[in-house]
Amino acid sequence: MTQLDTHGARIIAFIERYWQTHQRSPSYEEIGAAAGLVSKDHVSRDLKKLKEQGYLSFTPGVSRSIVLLKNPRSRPRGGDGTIPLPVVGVLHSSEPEPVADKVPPLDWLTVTRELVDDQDDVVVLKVKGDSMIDALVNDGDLVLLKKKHDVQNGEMVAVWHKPTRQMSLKYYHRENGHVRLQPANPKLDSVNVKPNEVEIHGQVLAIVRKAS
Amino acid sequence: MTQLDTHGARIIAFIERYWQTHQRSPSYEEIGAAAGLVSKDHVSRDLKKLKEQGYLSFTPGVSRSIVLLKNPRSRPRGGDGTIPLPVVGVLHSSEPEPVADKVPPLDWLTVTRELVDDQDDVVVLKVKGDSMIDALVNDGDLVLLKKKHDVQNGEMVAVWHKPTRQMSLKYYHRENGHVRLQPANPKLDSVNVKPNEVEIHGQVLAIVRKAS
DNA sequence: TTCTCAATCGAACACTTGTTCTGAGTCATT
DNA sequence: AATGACTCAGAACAAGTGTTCGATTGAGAA
Repeated sequence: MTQLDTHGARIIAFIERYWQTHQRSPSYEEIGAAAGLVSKDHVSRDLKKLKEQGYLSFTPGVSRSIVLLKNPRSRPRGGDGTIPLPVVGVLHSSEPEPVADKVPPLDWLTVTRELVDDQDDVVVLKVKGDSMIDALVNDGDLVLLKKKHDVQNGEMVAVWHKPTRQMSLKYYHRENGHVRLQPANPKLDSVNVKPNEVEIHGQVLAIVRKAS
Repeated sequence: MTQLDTHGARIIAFIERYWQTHQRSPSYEEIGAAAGLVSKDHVSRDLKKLKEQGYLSFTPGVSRSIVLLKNPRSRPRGGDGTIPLPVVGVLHSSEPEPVADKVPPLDWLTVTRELVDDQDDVVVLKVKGDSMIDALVNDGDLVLLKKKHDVQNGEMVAVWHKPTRQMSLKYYHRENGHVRLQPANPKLDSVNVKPNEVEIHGQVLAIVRKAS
């Protein structure tokens, strides 16, 4: 049993997963990162072998042209692909760390591409309690969050305010010298805080409330 | 009829065809050649518009990442367990008739079966204005509504209160002799009304807020 | 041990591909 | 006719991406 078999299996599994999420082929670099191959040359050689063995096909010189052949679960189709997102935890106003990615997901929420654009690091958090109502979010609501720490002005983010030890969802505006946090409820006022008093935990992409 | 419409239709048709043949997105150059656009800049601009209009999605900076979302010519097919719902109008607190089903839909929202069970008479309404904040719903939110006039206790419904001429989203409780309408915001109080003062317009199945 | 071959890495390279800028043309309005 | 908004072409640019090559490592055979 050569080492390639392990690699090949990992590569195919990753391509399948990547297809399901992004509806496109990964690049050689992405494959390498996922399968533990440092060099793109290594990826290239392994892909050639897998192509000869009939597991996949690709067009030389064309980027992101890998298509799985033998694997029945891949869905290389143009339209209606859905994106499974992991429900990784609970969002509570007094919880500092909403994004726990080491634990296995509690659940999965599948959404269409219309709701969440194709991106990595998107997770779902379930809101606990009614303490985040000024974000127009209530107990049981699902927040689709892109994990990142740098945000653009005007984006809605999950922020942890260190002095008050409060997590909240606010529109983020960096203004000269301070950060303005604006509630989703337009009838409430913004608050200004010092930049080093807040930790950005992610960008809010969407909010879903399932009634009943 | 602007020129873009023609271009947009040609571009979408080509991408669809290209996907069927190659199982991948075409490049900007290939799109231009097929749709009669000489410049890649032209293709780029048209694609941005089509993305804003919701016909397709792509990831900036990533080659061949275009994915078609809906077909402009027809009702989306809704394969893979997805359900296309028509966006039929606007929900405003002072509008008596939220559900206008005679007009052609403004748009389509495709959701997964996790969010809304497959059923008839489910439509989408877009919230206009911030007058429905006590339902934790704000301008731009999408309300998935099942059109019906009889509801069970505890369901969230769209109700029209005739005396005040106000539409709102409330939990419905039929109690001895009167109807109790409970806001989604638990910090607000219920109101009691006479049964003949309210018109049930439908049951709220879900609420979706797309950020940014 | 020494040789050989395959696996692997790291880097350089060249092609592919998306983005941006300038200016020309078109059309409607003033 | 002058203006402005818009579409479009052409080219330059920058980033993404596949390909290739030399060097290193490690395992197994001689």
